[in-house]
Formats: sequence, C-alpha cells, structure tokens
Amino acid sequence: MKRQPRPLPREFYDRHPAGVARELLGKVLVRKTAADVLRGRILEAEAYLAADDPACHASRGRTRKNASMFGPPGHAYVYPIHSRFCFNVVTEPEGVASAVLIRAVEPLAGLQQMQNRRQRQHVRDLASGPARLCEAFDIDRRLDGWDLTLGRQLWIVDDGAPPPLDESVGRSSRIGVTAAEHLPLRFYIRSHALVSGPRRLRA
DNA sequence: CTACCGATTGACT
DNA sequence: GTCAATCGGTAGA
Repeated sequence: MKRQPRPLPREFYDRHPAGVARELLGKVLVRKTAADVLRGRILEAEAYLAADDPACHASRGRTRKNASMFGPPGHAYVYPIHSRFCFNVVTEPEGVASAVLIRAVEPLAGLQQMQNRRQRQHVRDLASGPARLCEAFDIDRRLDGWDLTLGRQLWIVDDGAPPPLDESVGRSSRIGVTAAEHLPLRFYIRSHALVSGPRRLRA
C-alpha cells in the first residue's frame, strides 16, 4: 500500500506569498472529517502582501479577525464574507502578516460529499471560487488558525504530480479586490475550465 | 449603540 | 452581461 504523502512542511510557507501562491498550483488540498476524506488539486491562488498592499486584511493593523495572519506560517486564515467563508494559508515568519487565498481546486476525491454540501451536481459549481471551495470542503471559522502541517483535518500535500510549467501558469490582477487593483498577484492554471473569474482574466 | 461595506455568489436580462 | 441578498467586522458617535 502506497504511503500517504506528508503535509507540506512549515518552511514551504515561510517565504514571500507570491512564491507560495505560484508553488501551490498543482498541490493537493486534503480535508479529513469524521465521515469523509476530500481532496482537490489547487488551480488558482492569490497573494496578499504584508507591506504596501491595501487589499490585505492586515494592512490596517491587527484585529481579532485577522489575528491568525500575524501568527506562524503554515496555519489557516479563514474569514467570513457575505455570509460565506474564504480559506487562506499564512505565509512568512510570525509577525509578518501575509497570506495566500485559495480560489479554486479541481475535485479529486469526495465528489459525492461535495455535491451534497454544495447542493449542486456540476463539477464546475463545486470548488471554483473561494467560498464555494470552502462550502464543498466544510471549511469554516472553526479552522481559522489551524496548523496545516499536522496532517489532521486540513492540510496540503505534494502528490508527486509534475508541477505546472511556467508557460501553463497565468498571472493577473486579483479578483474582486477594490484596492491595489494593478498588482499581478493572482496565479492560475491557464485554460483550465475549473478556474474561477471572468473569461478575460482566464486566457 | 448605529452605519457602512466587502478577497462572493446565484439569479436574472 | 447586470444586480441584489446577506451579515460579521470595523469604525465612529
């Protein structure tokens, strides 16, 4: 029986969020609950910077909501928006508040459970979009601050699949942000049907 | 306490 | 393509 890949180590996350966002493409998000194991390949991620980035939730200092972003790298930052949730991984050393938002994954395992949670049948509707992904993977505020290196409940692995080549990785401005619109901090698998966002940013 | 608003989504033209 | 629902977090009185 094949050994399960280990969670990405803390060092993976301990660097600039743009590098983490790019390197997370092709990695596999794993969610284990009492009942299910869900897996999805990361297709799209956005970096939020600790400095000179007004779109970053930490740009105006520490609050109760963004506290986990100021914590050590390799933990989750889960926040609510519009009655939904978005999932980030915390990057850079403790005290440096930066993160990477996971915007879309390709469902690999647990499709049935995702369909049930999302109340949608089509794969396109399961985990394309940050809040859809959270609903499909049963991620909410309970997992804010969760340590992603433990290999329990929620973590990320390299399953050995070849990483995407540079020419297959697209880069664009971040979706939905009203501040710092020009920064090209969104990374995604080019032409993958399950990437979220408007068509003009997908090519 | 009230007022405002968003790293969204789904329904609709 | 457009648009409104929705509510926790934050700022300000």
